[in-house]
Amino acid sequence: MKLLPHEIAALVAHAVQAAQAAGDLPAFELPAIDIRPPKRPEQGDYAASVALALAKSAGMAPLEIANRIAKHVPSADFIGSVEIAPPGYINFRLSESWLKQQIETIIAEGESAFALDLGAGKRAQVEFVSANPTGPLTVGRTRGGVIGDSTARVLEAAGYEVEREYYFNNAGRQMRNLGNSLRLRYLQALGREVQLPDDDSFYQGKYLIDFANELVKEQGEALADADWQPFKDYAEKRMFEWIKTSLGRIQIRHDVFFNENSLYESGAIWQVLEELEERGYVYKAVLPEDADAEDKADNDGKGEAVWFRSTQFGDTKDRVLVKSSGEPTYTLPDIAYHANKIGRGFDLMVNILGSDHLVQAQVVKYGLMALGLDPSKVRVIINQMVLVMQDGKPVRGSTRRGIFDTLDDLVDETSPDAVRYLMLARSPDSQHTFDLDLAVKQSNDNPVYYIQNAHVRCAGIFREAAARGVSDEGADVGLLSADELRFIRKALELGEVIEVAARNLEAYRIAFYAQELAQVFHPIYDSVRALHSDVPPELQKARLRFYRAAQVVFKRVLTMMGMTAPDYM
RNA sequence: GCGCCCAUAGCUCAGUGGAUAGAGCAACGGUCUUCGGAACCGUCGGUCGGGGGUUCGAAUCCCUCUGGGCGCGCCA
Repeated sequence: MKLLPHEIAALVAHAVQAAQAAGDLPAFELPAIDIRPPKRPEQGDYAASVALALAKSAGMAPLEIANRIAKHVPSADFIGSVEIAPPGYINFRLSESWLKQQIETIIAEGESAFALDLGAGKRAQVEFVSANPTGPLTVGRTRGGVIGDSTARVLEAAGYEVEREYYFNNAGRQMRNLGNSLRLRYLQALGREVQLPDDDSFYQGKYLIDFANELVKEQGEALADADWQPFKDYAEKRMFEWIKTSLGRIQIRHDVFFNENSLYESGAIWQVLEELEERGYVYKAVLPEDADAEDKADNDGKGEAVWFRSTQFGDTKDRVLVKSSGEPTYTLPDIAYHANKIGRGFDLMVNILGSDHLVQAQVVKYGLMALGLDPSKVRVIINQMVLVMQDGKPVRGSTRRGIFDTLDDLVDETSPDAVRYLMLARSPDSQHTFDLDLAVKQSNDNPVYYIQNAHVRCAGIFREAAARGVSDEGADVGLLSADELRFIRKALELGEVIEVAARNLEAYRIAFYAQELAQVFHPIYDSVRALHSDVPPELQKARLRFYRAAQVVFKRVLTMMGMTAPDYM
């Protein structure tokens, strides 16, 4: 399918050159030509402001430049008219017959309508969620999950072959604490007297009590004398099942689960360390090289650690790769992990991270540079925190309490589609205040239903049409009027929206577009009746054809957001 | 103190240097209802946080101030 702004930009570029060749315009270098829909419909369907930008280099009034360019615009089947408007715009109107024909194009392309070749032949990987299996997914993680999966869907629409990956760590202190917490709950379930620690080392979540009861049922007292290990294994297994089920409820599924531990087992982290050392970016010391007097005073008697000289790449300070205990920090495997990803040959790698991981992402980038790898294919989307409000007060996103702050709670109280939409429909850069009371109370006024209702209405028409034995076959779309064309114009913007969303990794644009599209649709549905007895049979067919195309577009858009396209509501 | 992000209608938020800054919700008033009650139409609502600057043109780019968020571990 054509991307109209590109097509029109090509026409304008051609026109500028033709005008120069004809002596209507002086010689100058062709600037970037930006084509976009104007704000007001009376200004046409697409506008070029290039004449304004050229005023200086051409030494003429913008309106005159626009006039001379417009004169040379070649004809094209999709262009209806070209007009100029003060102070120097060139406005394009699409051909009505061409627009009507797009109805057939959309129907013919069906589920792949508006597919782009931006990423054709390219492989992309999106890594998201990546929560360690210590507890149920929180609302905060849900935002990253929705952004990640939606980004993956947008990239697929743009033509990429996309892999979804989940990076996790099932070793370390937190997992040991989890195992130990389950062990204590298990002993409790056996009726033993146990002391529960009240510090952060103990996971208080109710889910561990459930796991403990399951374990008693399965194993009886067999584990009564076991250490934390088998409990950690069991908790991890059940936690992952839970996480996958939760994600599945909102249509999220990962292709690859990558265990951080495999980087230890394969020796990859030590290879990375060696490589960094050979390249001179590593040193052993008690304190970083640039430590000031205060740091030195702070030194609390630790031994020598292995440092990464990240300051050479602009970091504010050097980072520890291996603690004085000999144990690597999180940074080293993280660098190794990204080196691994790059080694897998993706053309594009996207990381979805919370804002608290920003610095870590930068350090990883420096690490890749130090390894001589190109970090430009790794792109990071930082999403700001979700502040959960309940009863007008913030709810702490703590895994330990588990009161109405998990993905499951959110889905239970609203719906999978509402969660997908609400989490997507804002820029990742904006802090998201998620008012749970409002989300529950206002679920009926939610834009998600407004958008889905457009699809439902189309489906309803075809149910009724089938009941009456009316079909849209052999329709003459030429009979359609300005109302329907308004929708087709908006529908054709989808390609442009996907392009921008894919290029800039801004999946949320689909959500806003969907709302706009529904807003154009509903008034038309209100006035353009297909099956009313006043409507002549030929017009009836044409209108049915229109609604069929509308249904295709809404289904496409909803699917791209991981939402359902219901036939009933 | 330093780094990154944010500040636009009463609320939640869009806005890729271009024409008169938009939408939803809320509020108020209407219309529909033979495929529609999660619908449609209208009204109200703005010093784009403040101040400088760049530009033919700034909500958008730069500087600065104010106010919020997140980070600034030999945690992950």
